[in-house]
Amino acid sequence: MGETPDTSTDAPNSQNREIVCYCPLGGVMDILSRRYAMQVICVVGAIGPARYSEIEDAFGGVSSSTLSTRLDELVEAGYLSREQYAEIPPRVEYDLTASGEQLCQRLDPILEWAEEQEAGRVPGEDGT
Amino acid sequence: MGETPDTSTDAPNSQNREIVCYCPLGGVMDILSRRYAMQVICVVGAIGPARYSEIEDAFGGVSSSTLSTRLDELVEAGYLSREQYAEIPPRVEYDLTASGEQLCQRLDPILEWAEEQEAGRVPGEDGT
DNA sequence: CAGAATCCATTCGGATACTG
DNA sequence: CAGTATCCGAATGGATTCTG
Repeated sequence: MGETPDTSTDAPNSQNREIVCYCPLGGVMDILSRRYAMQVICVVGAIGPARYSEIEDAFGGVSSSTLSTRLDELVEAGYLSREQYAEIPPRVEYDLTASGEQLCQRLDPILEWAEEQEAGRVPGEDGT
Repeated sequence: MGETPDTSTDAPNSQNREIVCYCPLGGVMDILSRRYAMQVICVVGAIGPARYSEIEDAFGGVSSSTLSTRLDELVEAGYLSREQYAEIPPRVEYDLTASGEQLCQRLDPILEWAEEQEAGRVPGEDGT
């Protein structure tokens, strides 16, 4: 996305420190940086094949449009699969793809850690 | 942020599946979901105490305002420390706090994985 | 049930210019 | 060098309404 090509970014004073290039991390991180994206992955990873309403319930009060958008994005990105059953009432099940599972494995530690942080936090401590 | 308090979110039909509550994941995940946030953590984790310009260089073309905001947020959230030296020219060094280091450890696998994904991706493949 | 569509307030992030 | 200040377009996410 509009990144300047790093053809001249080789700093002459590059120490032999293992400096990795974080520039091209567009795609994946972009998707993960959307609201609830990481949580959705982990929720689906946690409750197996998950129906829309199950995922919805896992969050407090996400609007259906937001959740729907997120799910679409994750499906299109190849991290979630969407199985639709032609039943009455309709049923749709989301699940992790192979890619999504790899992602989930790496995401889970963060989510768990995040929960710990939230748990041990005194409410009304930050100035804002 | 505006989440409905989950004082009554205990679904009565809770199967004995290990269902974790992902509702209160506000704070931490919120911060991480901002642009470059995760990358910044990992960049600082990678290049040790990092100066502003070093961090800036690690990305393609972030605007200083955006990066500055991100750094502030991460400092205030307690994941980065900011050491300012009263020199001419001024020098500021960011580093991971203990908390930030824990986060970085969990973030790194994702970033690395993300890079792999980007690497093995054929450009111009997705419909969009 | 599982969304799609629409509308809208808010926020975000980039560009630019300026400062200690 | 390391930002801050300001402005503004774009994108995001929520509420609401409607549908197969």
